[in-house]
Amino acid sequence: MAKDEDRIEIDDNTGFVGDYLLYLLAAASDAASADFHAHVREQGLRVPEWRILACLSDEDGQMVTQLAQLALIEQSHLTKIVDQMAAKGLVKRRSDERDRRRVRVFLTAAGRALGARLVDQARAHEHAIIARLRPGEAALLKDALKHIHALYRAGSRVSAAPAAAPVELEARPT
Amino acid sequence: MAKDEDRIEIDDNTGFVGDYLLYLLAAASDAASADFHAHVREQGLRVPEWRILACLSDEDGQMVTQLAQLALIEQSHLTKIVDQMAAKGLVKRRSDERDRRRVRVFLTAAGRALGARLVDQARAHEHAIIARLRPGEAALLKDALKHIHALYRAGSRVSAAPAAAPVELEARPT
DNA sequence: TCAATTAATATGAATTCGCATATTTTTGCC
DNA sequence: GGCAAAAATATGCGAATTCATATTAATTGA
Repeated sequence: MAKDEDRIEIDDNTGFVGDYLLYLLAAASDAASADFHAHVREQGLRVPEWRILACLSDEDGQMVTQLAQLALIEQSHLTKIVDQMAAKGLVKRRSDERDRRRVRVFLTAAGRALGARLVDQARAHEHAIIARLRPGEAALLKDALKHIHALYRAGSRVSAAPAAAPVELEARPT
Repeated sequence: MAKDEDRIEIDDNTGFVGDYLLYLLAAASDAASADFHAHVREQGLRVPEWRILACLSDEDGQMVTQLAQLALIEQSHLTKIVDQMAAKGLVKRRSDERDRRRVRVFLTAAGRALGARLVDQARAHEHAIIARLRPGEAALLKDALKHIHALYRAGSRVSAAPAAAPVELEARPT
């Protein structure tokens, strides 16, 4: 039987984090993704690899920097993952003809097949999620998320505290 | 001047990821959080440390497992971060009187002060974000995020593909 | 056209992170 | 009461991730 101090605040609305937008975004993202990410790992892929497959399925032959930004992966990390995926035979590199600094990443046949399969499964999974929401809720949510994403893509600081003056560390001494 | 192949798809609506809920959640979360996370790091804290401070500011003396779940950090990792924060003098451990398996984490005076300051700044930053959204959009968004979070907190699989049959890896060989 | 600057990617070292599991304490059941 | 099972935390280690920087290529402008 649960002791007093065991009871978990089911929805502690009194706190800060429980209504903090950035927390809600991170928490919802984590929670909603957990299932599918587990599925991805069961297929022998890591989450970043799945993201790369998905992004390349949308548009093959992206350059490394592009792909990293789209797949939410830091550039040097992406480079290493592409190494591994190339070793697994899922992608291959080809340097851009016109600008030989650039390296474009292409799906192999196996990568394309695996990507297509996972994208299908992701679609199905998404349907299942949306089915648990209220009618129209998903559309509203997606719109708002796209809006936020668009606002903060490039940069355009929001200034939590003047970016120049990093918020004096010890506020007024008495 | 930009060459043809340079133009970046401003909003590639034709693709899968650009309208995939789990992607939008992760991308919006990343994008919206980038600024404040940078601010946190300028203060000499890592993001998980900030999350811990925020969670403890809401409710001090949480047990490790509780705190890990709330702060979106894996348990063994949280343990290590608490070690470091204790070394920095931001938190201290105290084992629970009634159940000595449990370890409760408390803010020190310094930790409480730093946490309070950052929470204030986070509130200001959140206001700045919300100000850039449409009226009422933030409320709708938060509701939807809380809804999703609530649906997927404990588990309750959504089945993307039969969890038991992990989707045969090489489909029919001709 | 050449040097300086900028852009794109890769590399190496240091750190963070997560899984599996050990350890300690409590609970449930006979 | 005592023993198996469960719960809470910590630990070790390997892999993932990041940061700073090296490398190579293109661009600029004098």
